[in-house]
Amino acid sequence: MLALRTHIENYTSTTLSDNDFALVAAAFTPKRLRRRQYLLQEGEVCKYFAFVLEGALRQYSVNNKGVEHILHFAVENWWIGDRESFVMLTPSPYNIDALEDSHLLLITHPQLQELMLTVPAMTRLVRELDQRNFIATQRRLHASFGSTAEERYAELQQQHPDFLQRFPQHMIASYLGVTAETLSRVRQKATRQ
Amino acid sequence: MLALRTHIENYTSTTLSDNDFALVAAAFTPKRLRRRQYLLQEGEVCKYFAFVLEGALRQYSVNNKGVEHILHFAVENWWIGDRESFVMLTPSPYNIDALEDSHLLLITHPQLQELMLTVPAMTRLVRELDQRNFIATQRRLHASFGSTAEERYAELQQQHPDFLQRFPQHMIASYLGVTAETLSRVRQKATRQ
DNA sequence: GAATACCCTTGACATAAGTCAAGAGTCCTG
DNA sequence: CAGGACTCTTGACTTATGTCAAGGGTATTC
Repeated sequence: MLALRTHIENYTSTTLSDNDFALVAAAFTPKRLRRRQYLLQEGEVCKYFAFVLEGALRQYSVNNKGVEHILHFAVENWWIGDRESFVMLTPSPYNIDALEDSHLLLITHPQLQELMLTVPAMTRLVRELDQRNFIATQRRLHASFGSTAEERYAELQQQHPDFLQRFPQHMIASYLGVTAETLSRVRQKATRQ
Repeated sequence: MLALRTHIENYTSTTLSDNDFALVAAAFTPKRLRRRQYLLQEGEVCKYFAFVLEGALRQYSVNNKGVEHILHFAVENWWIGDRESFVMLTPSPYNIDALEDSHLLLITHPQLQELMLTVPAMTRLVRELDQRNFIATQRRLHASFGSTAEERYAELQQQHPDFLQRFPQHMIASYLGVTAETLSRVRQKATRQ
């Protein structure tokens, strides 16, 4: 729980009063997920947004040929959930599941709304996160244009070397938008040189 | 100018007081751009965010082979600017230029900050836009995964049929992340059927 | 209204990446 | 500890898309 407090303080450059933090703490519900357990399944409305205290999750979709595409990974001290479904209450096209046994803090949309009214730092946090998410997603979109599998892999090595250690290669491949075979060949070529 | 008022009211479900709107109006500077004129050039900091009253613009980058990739189009009643550069004051990797003679309303970052303090609806507007942008960008990222040029073209026909009328095909191709030749063949195949 | 730039199409060929299939190593789990 | 499920690699082949080049049409501009 302390991790959440630190996270909010860092991302909003605020020091939370104990009272404010008590309100925050009361709004979240702890939840444990075993490896492979779902937080959200395709077709459901995303009822909870989750702050990851421990573990790792992925957000992915399955196309009409049964191929999985991973859109996001989330690890300690980051958030996961389908923003669109969470806000609009529409069925989500995504699945979210745990890649490792994980420890989360959940919050519902009404609870978050309420909390944003009572704790101004939460409003700033949400705006800050939206902004960062937008920027990060735009960068990835930009990168997906005309860059080869090789370039995207090199980029990921720079940005998230930890992912390469932590997740199996076929998931990294899926995150980069290539097949496991292609990634395997890219890596072989990269290390040979 | 009225278009901006309507835009804010629609996107925040608010009715602006005349006084609030006077504050908004005072913060923006009108600007006309001729076709092909730049609003932002690669390497500059994005000093202004722009609301488009009339005309059309594009945001694009040029890769190391001199190939242009269009990230966004903006037309009447929408916004354009490089959010990351605008907020972080970092040099932008993007160009923004006018595809038609255009009429804009410009605002600087300090002016926007100020306005968000004095007119609460503006805060809500910015959050709403960030959220929509994030959702839209995430959708495009999702779509860019493993879908063919054909599928992406069909998707665009659904979402923005107006773009197809308004912009030359080689720009549509660039927006979809394919070459003009490929788009030409996709279209030929689509109409033959 | 001639000259020029821009735009779209089409063909021939090259190439990055996908698909299918097989095999070997490693980690779970009963 | 044996069997099965993952995981990664490698090879042969296919396919979508890019590249290069040429030609014709249509706007723009002087």
